[in-house]
Amino acid sequence: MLGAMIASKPSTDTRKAILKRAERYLQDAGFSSFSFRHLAADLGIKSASVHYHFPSKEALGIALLQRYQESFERWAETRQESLSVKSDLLDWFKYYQRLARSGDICPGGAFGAEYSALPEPLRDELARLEDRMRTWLRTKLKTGRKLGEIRAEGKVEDQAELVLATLQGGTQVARVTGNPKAFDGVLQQLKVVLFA
Amino acid sequence: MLGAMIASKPSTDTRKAILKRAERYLQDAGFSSFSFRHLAADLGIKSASVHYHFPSKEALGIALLQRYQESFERWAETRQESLSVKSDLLDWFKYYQRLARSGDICPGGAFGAEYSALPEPLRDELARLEDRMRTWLRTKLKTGRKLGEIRAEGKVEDQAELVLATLQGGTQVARVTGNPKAFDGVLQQLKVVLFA
DNA sequence: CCCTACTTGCCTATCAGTAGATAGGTGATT
DNA sequence: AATCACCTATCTACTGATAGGCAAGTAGGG
Repeated sequence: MLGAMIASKPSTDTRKAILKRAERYLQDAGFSSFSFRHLAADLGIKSASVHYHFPSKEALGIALLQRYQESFERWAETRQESLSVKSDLLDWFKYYQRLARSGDICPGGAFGAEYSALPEPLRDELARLEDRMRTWLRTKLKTGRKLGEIRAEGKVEDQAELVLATLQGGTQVARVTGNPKAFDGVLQQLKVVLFA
Repeated sequence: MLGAMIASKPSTDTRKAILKRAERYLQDAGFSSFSFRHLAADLGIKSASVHYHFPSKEALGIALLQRYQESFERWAETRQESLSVKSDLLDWFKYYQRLARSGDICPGGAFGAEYSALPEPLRDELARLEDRMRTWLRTKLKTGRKLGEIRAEGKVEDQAELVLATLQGGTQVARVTGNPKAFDGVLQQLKVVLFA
């Protein structure tokens, strides 16, 4: 009973490692760019073992998206009591900037590009993730407008949509240029049109 | 010699049909979503015949991108003598709007998401296409600023980057919502932040 | 303390399906 | 005769997925 909590983390290690590796593939070249065999080889196990943790690739994809959402949720909670919308947004932007700097694209863009080829449960999970971010963004922008931190131009809903589109598209456009700092220009202009 | 021009379009028909079909697949679910067999089946021919016109999938991808660029070039020429930057941009935006309306994404977004998995010649061709659009956009924005049609906020280069990112990301984000008019919001806000 | 029953996490081996690609043949056009 | 546009047939490589085995660990009864 005493040592129970300390010692108990035997199995989930591999599962987490699979997700971590899959995420890298996803953000690098898309969901169809990697196979169970790739993941297995990278982790020094067999593809059947990957199937043990994720019965299908669809299940893996859903787990990936849930992971993103949980991670977003955890981050959003730390920003619950924030007084500055601007700093919240800037902190969020940094996530995309880090992706772009390392030549990666965001999960929404990776899955979004293959959208029509995805099984429905995966599409639904993607829609859920994007909708979660959309809701968060709208709330922040609304508050920001009241505080005078955000430009009150156009509808808040449209403003949120522009931000989502810009961040997702920006990571993709930027890496084609070959310049690791290409995304910074997008971000710079986004700040210009967004902040009061 | 007389009937030569009338009758002469025996072969290239299939080639064009292949490209047309491939474009639809590409914009629907990405470059890796379709195979030579898919294209062949759709056109009522065999996959070996597709290989006759395009020796490799890489060659097909390059041909697709060149087709896009030629089409852009042809369109841009019609806008050469235009006096209104705003109307030029609006006309360009319509291309993306049509894509979004039919649930498609733009070629840049399709190839861009799989960028790391693409053979180098294909990457180069993609970079060329995007750079062509970037150049065109910068020129138009510069002129627009002088004419007072475009807001002179931030660097012109960053402004161009924002537009590229927004359009590309917008088509992807929009279709996940399931609402065919979701892209209109993005576009609406883009006009707000862009036009004076 | 030990035997049994069960679970966990991985393995080997294999499947049917599909990918891109090639060799070589056929019939029509020039 | 040569070229074009397509064909049949086939290759190797790889995909996601499954069946069945096996060692290590866990739980509970006697």
